Amino acid sequence: MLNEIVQPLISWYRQNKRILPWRDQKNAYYTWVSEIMLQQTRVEAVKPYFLRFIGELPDVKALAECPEEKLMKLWEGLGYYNRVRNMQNAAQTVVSEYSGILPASYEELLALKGIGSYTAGAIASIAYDIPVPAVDGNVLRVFSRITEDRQDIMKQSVRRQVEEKLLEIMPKEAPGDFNQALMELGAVVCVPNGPARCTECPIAEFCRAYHHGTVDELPVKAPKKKRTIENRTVFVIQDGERTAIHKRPEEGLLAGLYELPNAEGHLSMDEALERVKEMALEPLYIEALPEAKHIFSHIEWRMTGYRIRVSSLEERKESSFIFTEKKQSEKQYAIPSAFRAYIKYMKEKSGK
DNA sequence: AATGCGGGGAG
DNA sequence: CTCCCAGCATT
Repeated sequence: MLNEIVQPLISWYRQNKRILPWRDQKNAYYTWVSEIMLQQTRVEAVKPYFLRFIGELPDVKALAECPEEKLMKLWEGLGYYNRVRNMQNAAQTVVSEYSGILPASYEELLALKGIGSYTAGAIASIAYDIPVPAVDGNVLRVFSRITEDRQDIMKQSVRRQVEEKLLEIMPKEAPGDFNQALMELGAVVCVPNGPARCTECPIAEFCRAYHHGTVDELPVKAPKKKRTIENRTVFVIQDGERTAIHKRPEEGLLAGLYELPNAEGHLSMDEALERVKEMALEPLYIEALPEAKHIFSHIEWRMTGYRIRVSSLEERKESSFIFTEKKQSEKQYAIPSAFRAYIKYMKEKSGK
């Protein structure tokens, strides 16, 4: 029976769990922040962000009151930026509706922005010892192998089935350890890339795929659709030691972050000069920059670039550009990794 | 049910 | 290169 995996998993987890910053003490806010950061993101990537984030924003109230630009700087490079906007929205709800304390209730957690069934289950079980499952990609993979289930794990219906099965066997005394054990097993033993380490698995004897030699055939996932390729031209527009940046729209890709000015397509040098003139700027000098590529989950940017020196103008109030120097930009403006190859042409202040 | 939304590590 | 990660919101 499935319930036979519970105690072996909890024992294994307590012996083998990794030391992680958010496991140091029981704090619902810390659990929340870590779980949002960990959505679609590896543990190793989250570690440095987590400590800096809770250092700057130590509690729900601080998060609720944090200015937008600072919030985005704290998330810069983590990706999926709506995660942190939603989390702040939820923090404001928690302050106004729950006196700043995250509710100890699966349903009330689920109702908060950015908290879905996985995250609600994780916070409820880990921070509040509520016996509800937390089914993420790791758990789906582990579960599909244990039960040798060949249904497509990407389907919502399958995830709901797994949640129901796990709810039946949730231990009352250590639901958080049990949920984390399933995820930890998926992360270090029943791994997604490369061969599963079944000889190290504490529940191999209960695993149908292991017994039948089908571990490497599971889980089954529908093929994903391929990325679309977009050509873009990035402008490094410089006025003395300052470079132009621009705030992106509040919705869509990289919403609300800052970028180097850029245009669709691969522009020739003459076309690039035309565009710069259309921006009400006066180009003095232009130089081609190397090509670069950035891959998003669903889009691939193939970029070319130009460095363009422009003359100083007195009146730029109509412009949507911000002319900034490198150090200042690094301190104040969140610019996503997609522009990394061209950000390096921004200038340091001379002198020092 | 399908799609948009980032970035990086591993094989 | 491909895969996929402690997913969620929107349509």
